[in-house]
Amino acid sequence: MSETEPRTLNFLEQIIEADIAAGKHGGRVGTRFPPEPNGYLHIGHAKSICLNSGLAREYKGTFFLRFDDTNPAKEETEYVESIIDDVKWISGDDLKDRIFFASDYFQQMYDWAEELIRKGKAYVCDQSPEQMKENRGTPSEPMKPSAGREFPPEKNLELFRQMRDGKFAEGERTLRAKIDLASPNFNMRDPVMYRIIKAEHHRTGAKWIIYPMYDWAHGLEDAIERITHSICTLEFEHHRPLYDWFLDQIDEFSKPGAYRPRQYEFARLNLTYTVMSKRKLLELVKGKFVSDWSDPRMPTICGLRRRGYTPESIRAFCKEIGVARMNSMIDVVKLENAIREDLNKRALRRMGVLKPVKLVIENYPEGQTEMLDAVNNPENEADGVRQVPFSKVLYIEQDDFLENAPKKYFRLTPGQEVRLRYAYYVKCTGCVKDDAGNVIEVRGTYDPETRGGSSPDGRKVQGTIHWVSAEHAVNAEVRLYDRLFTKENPDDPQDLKDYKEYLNPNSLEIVADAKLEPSLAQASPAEKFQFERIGYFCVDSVDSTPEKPVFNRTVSLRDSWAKVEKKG
RNA sequence: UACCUGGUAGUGUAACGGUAGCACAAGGGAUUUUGGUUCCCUUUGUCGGGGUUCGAAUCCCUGCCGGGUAACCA
Repeated sequence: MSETEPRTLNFLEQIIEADIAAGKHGGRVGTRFPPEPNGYLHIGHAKSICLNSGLAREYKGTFFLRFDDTNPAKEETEYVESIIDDVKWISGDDLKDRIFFASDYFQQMYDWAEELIRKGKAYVCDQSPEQMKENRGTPSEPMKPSAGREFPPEKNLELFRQMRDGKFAEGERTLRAKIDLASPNFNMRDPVMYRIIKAEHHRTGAKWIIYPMYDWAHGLEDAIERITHSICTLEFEHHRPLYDWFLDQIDEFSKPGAYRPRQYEFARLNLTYTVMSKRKLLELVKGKFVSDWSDPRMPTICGLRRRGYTPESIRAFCKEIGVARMNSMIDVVKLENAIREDLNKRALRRMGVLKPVKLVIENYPEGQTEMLDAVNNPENEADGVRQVPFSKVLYIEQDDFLENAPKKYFRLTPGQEVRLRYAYYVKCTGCVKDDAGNVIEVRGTYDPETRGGSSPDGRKVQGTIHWVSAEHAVNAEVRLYDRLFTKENPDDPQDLKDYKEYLNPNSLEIVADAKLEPSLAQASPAEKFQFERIGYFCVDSVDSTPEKPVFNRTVSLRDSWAKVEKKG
């Protein structure tokens, strides 16, 4: 898009530009991505990462990664490491000096909690979780207050310090905000600010046994980090009044002209044929439906990376789908389109056959080998040319020969001439079958005048097929991935129990005896290839060797044979 | 049920009182040493009903439909 074209702004860009114009925060923009380290990141998180880091980049602001590690019972260092890798990879940001932890602010948050208690805005409650639930009330009935609500601040302060010092058991006491017992927004009915958790925290160890709740912590974290636009998903909409209320109670953030972050919500990403809930993804791993979190069929960021997605394609996808407050379901083909478009420009083309059958060139000299030039990438001349060996016995795709072909079948069938890409024109003379009637060898003759793939007399062929010299071929394992689910919306809450029914049993097909061009033996994990007419592949670094490389399929091209069938 | 929120082609997303546009999908055609790519063309839309206005996707009222929330999770 050129600078002169009218640029359409999404609603967040409009808000930010209005804030900059009004001189809020001195025109500065600060965003953050605040995951809890309790699982692996998936494509849904990628939307948030792209949004937050993209806005910071667009308005020359700052982007932070902040771990919202306020619940030690659920969090682990393993997740911290994977999240840092994934955020760096997706955002293309080195995150240097911009990784923070909510746990680093525990003392500051504690001090502010005492401030609220002293002001009579918070109190220690002695109700059990069950009692609290019972007393919560209904939309028409207010909450029943607990005794601590009327205690003097000094007494609550003492009780709170006892909570901190371990005088109570888990669940015995909480610190609650004194707000509104009858609010129609249940989040405002005296929400819990601190609870007792006697678990080892992955960063602070046993230092704390009281931990702040999300609502109390999040706005403070944003304020400490001078976040200007705190962007979260729609389900936090009802928490916004609380977010503001807490900041209102603290002198530092409520005095006139004080610094204030604001919360804005956007609709989370839903993708067709994709499960996005962490819980269900965990079930897929635990139930061995996939190998692990980075299985290429998983919608996790590490899974997409292993599948062959590029960060550029994911960023392009996120930009394409836009951002709004309307719940939506995005067709997964949109994501596939993004990687196809990216790879089409950069993937190196290579020849390979997945299901090989021999093609013998009857009139080609026995024992002769010649090297032929092949273009690496027709989309980019700078990628140059490589040489591929040609000989009398080749492998071609089984599907590229059909004894009784329908109309519009452009490949090998007796009497028909096709082009072997970058090599010669070959006319099919027949085939050899085994006792069961299976084709075990295709036979043909070549025209020596057509070296390189064009004929001096200008005659045309309709089909161009790929091939590999049998003697020189690399044996490879190729893993073809299909959708994990057959149901359009497996994440639908109704299907919670039985979503396993919708698993696609053919989601992984391993082709063990694929034959590839010799140059692919040295392929590295960072490289992406397109096997002519089959699809885009990347090297799977796990147990891949030069003798037998392992390739993962990224996206398939259109199924050409289905097209012929449909038309014929 | 209560409260909050949203409704623009098949799917997403613009238009912010003034010509309903874009992408993907679908269909057709041209080019092609990948049945890929590229290029061109076409089909399809403002949830319903009222009102305000010269003029409404946009503002108001009302109905309908969708989503969220009612954790000592985030």
